[in-house]
Amino acid sequence: MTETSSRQTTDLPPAWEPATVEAELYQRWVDAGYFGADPHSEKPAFCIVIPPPNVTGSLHMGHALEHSLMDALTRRRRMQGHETLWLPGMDHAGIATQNVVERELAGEGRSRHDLGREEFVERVWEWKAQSGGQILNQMRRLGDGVDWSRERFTMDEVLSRAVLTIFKRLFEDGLIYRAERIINWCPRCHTALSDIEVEHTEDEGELISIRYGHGAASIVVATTRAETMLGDTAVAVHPDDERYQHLIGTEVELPLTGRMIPVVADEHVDPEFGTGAVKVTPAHDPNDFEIGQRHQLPALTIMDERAVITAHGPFEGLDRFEARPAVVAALREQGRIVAEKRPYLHAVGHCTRCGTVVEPRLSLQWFVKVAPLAKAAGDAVRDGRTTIHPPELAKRYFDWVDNMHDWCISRQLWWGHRIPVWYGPDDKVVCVGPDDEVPEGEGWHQDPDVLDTWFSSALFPFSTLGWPDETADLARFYPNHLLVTGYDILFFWVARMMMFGLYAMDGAQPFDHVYLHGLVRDPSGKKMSKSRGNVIDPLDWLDRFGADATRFTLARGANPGADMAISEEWAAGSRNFGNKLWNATRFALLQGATAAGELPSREELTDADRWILDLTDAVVSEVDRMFEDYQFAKLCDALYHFTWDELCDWYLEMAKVQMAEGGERAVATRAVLGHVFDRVLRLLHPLIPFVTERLWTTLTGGESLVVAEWPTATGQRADATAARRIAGVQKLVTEVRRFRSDQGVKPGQRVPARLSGVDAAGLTELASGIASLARIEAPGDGFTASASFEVALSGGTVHVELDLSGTVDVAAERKRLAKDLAAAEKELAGTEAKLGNPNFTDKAPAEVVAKIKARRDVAAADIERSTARLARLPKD
RNA sequence: GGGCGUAUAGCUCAGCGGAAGAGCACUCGGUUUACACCCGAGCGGUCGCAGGUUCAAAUCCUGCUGCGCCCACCA
Repeated sequence: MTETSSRQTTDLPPAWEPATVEAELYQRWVDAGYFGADPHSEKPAFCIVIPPPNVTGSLHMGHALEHSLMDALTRRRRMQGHETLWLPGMDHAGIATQNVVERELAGEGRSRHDLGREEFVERVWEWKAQSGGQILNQMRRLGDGVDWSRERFTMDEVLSRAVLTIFKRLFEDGLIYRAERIINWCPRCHTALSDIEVEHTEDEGELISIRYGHGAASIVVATTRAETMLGDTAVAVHPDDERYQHLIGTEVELPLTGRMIPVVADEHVDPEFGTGAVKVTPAHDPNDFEIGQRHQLPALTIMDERAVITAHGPFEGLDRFEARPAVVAALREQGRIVAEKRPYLHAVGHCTRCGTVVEPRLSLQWFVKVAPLAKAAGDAVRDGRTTIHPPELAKRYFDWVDNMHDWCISRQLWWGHRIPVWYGPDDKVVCVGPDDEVPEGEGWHQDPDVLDTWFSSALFPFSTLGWPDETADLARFYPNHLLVTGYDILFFWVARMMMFGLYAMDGAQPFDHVYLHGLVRDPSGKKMSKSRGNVIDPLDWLDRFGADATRFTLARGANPGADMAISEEWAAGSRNFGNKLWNATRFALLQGATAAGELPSREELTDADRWILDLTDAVVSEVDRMFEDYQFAKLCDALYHFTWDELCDWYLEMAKVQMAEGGERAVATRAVLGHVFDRVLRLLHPLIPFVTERLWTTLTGGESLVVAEWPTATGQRADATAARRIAGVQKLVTEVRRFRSDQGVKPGQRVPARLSGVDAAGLTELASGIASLARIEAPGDGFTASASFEVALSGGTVHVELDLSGTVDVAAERKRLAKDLAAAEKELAGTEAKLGNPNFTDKAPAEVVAKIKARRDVAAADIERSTARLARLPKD
């Protein structure tokens, strides 16, 4: 052992202790400036903008997954020599954050109105400072290689300028308008919601049928929201419905109110459903609103913003859910209830933020006219400017952008970008851009509403780069190369970034690729939620298993677009893997491995050396390819399998034998070990940056893996003979171990053995390795073979004789042979049946037929061997 | 009501036309000086059900059943 290696390895404790090292390594990377992007460099650019986490709390496992993948992709590109920018940021998350702070206030027995708008907003900023700090800290813990100098927040001054700029541009292009419409209203949040902020669930209700009017001039309608009848201004029937021809154009009496309302004919009514007659409440139902428009019906608002009845009469002041049974009771008293159907399951909309049942409400709101924007957003994916991975999810995207309704963007909240429109005397309306003068004077006031939070996040791919200014960053890093996000916000965010990006950047797409990951679920595949109590906190894993283990676990579960179930066992497994890598590299260092020198020529290497080098090469290209396809789960498995099974369980054991030979052999082995570990550490670095960094800098003396070169395959032709021989060694060793295990030979006990036919298999030079791995030793003078068997290899058959000192377990051996025999007989029967079928031999490709023939021959030989061995066994 | 996806070992999932795989769990055996966060050996599946296409089907097609997700203004 050289002096250098012993000095190096004393640095490494016998187990990987993430907690003590991660923070220090991360700080070193930041200090070295590795994560900073230079827009003026000559390198090819790679830019990925973070899906900004909401400042509502701390990061959850979904974020940890997203960040692990983004960091892995970015680190690989950086190692490949790209100018990488991973831009961090956070989202003000309007309604969500306002709700959090309002809840906090409620705990103090206060509401936002007690504070007033200015003070409340101030309070939210305080919350943001605290929550944002937590998030940034978690990102450091995870090892996110983000450019901290470019950190952004959706309500930063620069990003707010972008909001004003695009609002004004859309306004002037007629793509933003204000209109009185039926919108989704949350009576708890007291704000309008866009369509996608409403979640429909199948709820239990009651469908009641009510008779309007009297006698021949009566008609029966059905409803699940009885209280809305107070605002009815018509009954509608289908124009061709013969049952109601006599009523069209007449009026019927609306119960409880005494108002006379017309019966109108409208195509929208389905004569097949219910009675074929519909009550029309233009102010409280979107369909009815449209019917009202077509027939110039008045819209009667009967509820306030809390969904409390305002219609004069006995129900005034009742909440909608109190009014409903009250109205039904009153109708029943008057004999107006014709039928009741309960339970009646129907889809009910809920506020995605608080779960309250949404109330359709007629109000004056701002909208984005999406048709032209959505068309462009669809086309960009259709013509391949932007690629969605996995492609199956593109269909969902098209379904949505092709059928999108106008987007209600005004929110009756205080936290967010205030709508930049001023109203003045004589109905004057002025949209104020970032550089415009704010109108002043008597009678001017700004719109009190703020914008939907997704309005500003839709600008993130370019507002973060300085738009609307023509910055160097914008020129260099737009379009972003990749967006990594969950499929659950495909509509909320991705589609809207596409719309606004294409619009603001003159048709240039916001990103070339979109990778959609799945949701992180609990061990049994259920969604994690606070109410279920099955939430796993990433911080807990970071503390107990380390960042590498957390990241590897998440990446290993990430199949494109598919959800994953995670559990502590997985995290522990990943931690074990890190520790395995740690000790394997430590072992290589103990052997004096170094990655500094050149590899010896192929002629000077053993079959084992050539085999592991070829395998390393194969893994390099395999992993590289899978990175290109975002096949994280598969590339993690490939690396796990290579490192643990091939490198540690086989090559390292063979290397021990080679090291024991000393001399040139040991020198060559050190070089091979150094080379292979150098490669595997580089490959693993994007996934598990900390442990690899620590090991690699020790192994190579290099500055940092963060800026080390990404490995590429040598293109050297794989040595098929070496591969075949090592496969032979593996089979032979495994067979001997299996035999020993069956025979109950203690694992540590060396057994005298004689191998014959070895030369035929070309295994002579590997004999000492085989002896070591199979724990056999050269036959001594008193050798008496008490057990023997054959192992069929591709180069021949090896006959193995073992001296078990007369302790052969005949029963165990007979059992094994019987099992082998049964398997071989089944195989023989199957293959012969196949080969006996002329259709198969005629139509199947020659190589397939040859393979089946080979299998049949092997099976036949196995049967022969097993039968002979069985016959040789003593009778008991 | 539309659309999409999925059903493979006890669990979580790969495989998607030519010999059923991985990790974890489980059983047995281990003081094998890199690692017990380990090593070795093993157990475990008529690939949801029923048809069809094919020389050949877990893999393609049809139907059914279960589960999941997305979209939706049938009162």
